[in-house]
Amino acid sequence: MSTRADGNGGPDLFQGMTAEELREVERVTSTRTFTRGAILYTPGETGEALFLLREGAVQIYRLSPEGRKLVIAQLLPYSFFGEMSCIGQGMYDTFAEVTEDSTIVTMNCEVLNRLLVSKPEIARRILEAFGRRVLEAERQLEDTVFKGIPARVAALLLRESRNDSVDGLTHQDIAERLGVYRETATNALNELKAADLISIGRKHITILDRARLTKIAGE
Amino acid sequence: MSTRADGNGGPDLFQGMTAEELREVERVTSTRTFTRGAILYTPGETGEALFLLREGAVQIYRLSPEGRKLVIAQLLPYSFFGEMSCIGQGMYDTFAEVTEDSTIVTMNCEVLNRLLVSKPEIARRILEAFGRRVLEAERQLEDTVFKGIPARVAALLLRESRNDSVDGLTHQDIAERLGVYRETATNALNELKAADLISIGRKHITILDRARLTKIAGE
DNA sequence: CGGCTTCAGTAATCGCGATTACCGAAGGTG
DNA sequence: CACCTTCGGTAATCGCGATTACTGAAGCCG
Repeated sequence: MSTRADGNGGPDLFQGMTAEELREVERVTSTRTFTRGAILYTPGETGEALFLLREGAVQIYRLSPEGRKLVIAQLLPYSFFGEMSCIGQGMYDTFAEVTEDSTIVTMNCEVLNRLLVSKPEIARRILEAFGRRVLEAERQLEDTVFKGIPARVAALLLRESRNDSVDGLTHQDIAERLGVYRETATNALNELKAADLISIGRKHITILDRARLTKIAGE
Repeated sequence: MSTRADGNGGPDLFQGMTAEELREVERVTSTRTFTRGAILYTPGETGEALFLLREGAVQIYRLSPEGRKLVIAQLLPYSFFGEMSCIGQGMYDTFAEVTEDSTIVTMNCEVLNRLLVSKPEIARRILEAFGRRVLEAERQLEDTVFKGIPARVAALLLRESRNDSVDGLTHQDIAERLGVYRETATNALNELKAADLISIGRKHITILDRARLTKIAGE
């Protein structure tokens, strides 16, 4: 198992463990690959496991009765998820879908609980990840309640941008991140374009004026 | 409400510890009382501590630029909060306000981190509480995005009801829980009343038809 | 190259909830 | 009791974003 870290996914859960310990971990976990489109848990079936994303991409989302999608989290490698069902909470209406072919390590609750006790450092890292998740959910909630669509789109673009450019996101993707209609997202994007804050290409957006965009995102 | 917790607050963080251990904990924490209206942390000043609510009530909320309030969490005795700043995350725009005279135990980050390592059971309980908080925030987010106000009011009433009655909540309180205008909350309540689902008295609401109210809350 | 599918642009309607502006009732306090 | 503050009721306007309905452009695949 490799070790590495990045801002978004957080540090590798097992970073810093000895080779001996890693072997032990490997004995009690299983590593599987999933192809784009696979669904890891759906409402009702509590996936009784912790998933650790090694490679690929996974989306956590919920669906409205009418089928509108709201993406709660877009996971990058080295994130883990599905923890709640191990820790007493069900996942309710939450889906986890593989959006890019992925390699995922799974472990069952018993193993996880044992790890939590024997390796406090792992508990600590999970706690950190949860902290990020709480903050992220609450920020999203606040944005939804207080801000209009253009501001939310602007904030999303800023968060997703690397080097002032946002790649691979369709308008539909953006809409799902915010839980709105695709048309609504397109409108907001065009509004930002009209103000010369961004330029739009197919599946590609460039941020032209980060400062003003940030201001708009603020409220 | 001094002894214990209902589903909301979770078990006492220190439950099950020996007298010896409790004495140790007491040495490194401080217990203070706060009066209604006190603010425990505000944007900017990262409260570098874990708070444990012993008695009273605390509200976690955010404010919009225009001053509209959105209550993220309403804490009951034996909840703890403020954890993120100890675990790497700032609290950003979040306020914690004492809404009833309270007794609160505080501990600093260093102490908490030591506890997390030496007492895995405590880490586990914090993790559980975080799980609840994530779920709660995500549920609130989903409701906000997918449901109309009457459904959200109905859901709130069901969650807050004890024995089919909801006490001590003003329309303003309800509005703040949802992040909407007081007038909007009043309207929704009157709509529910008109459908004979609830009856309304000053600071008191009675659920008349739990089944149908649940149905409404569903979407 | 022709057809299909995914993406994006646009427009029109409609309803909900924000926002403003009051009034009236209930309790509390001196 | 008189005053005042908190609570709750109502109504009118307005704008945003949902929802429906198409059109057109860009890649993809055979």
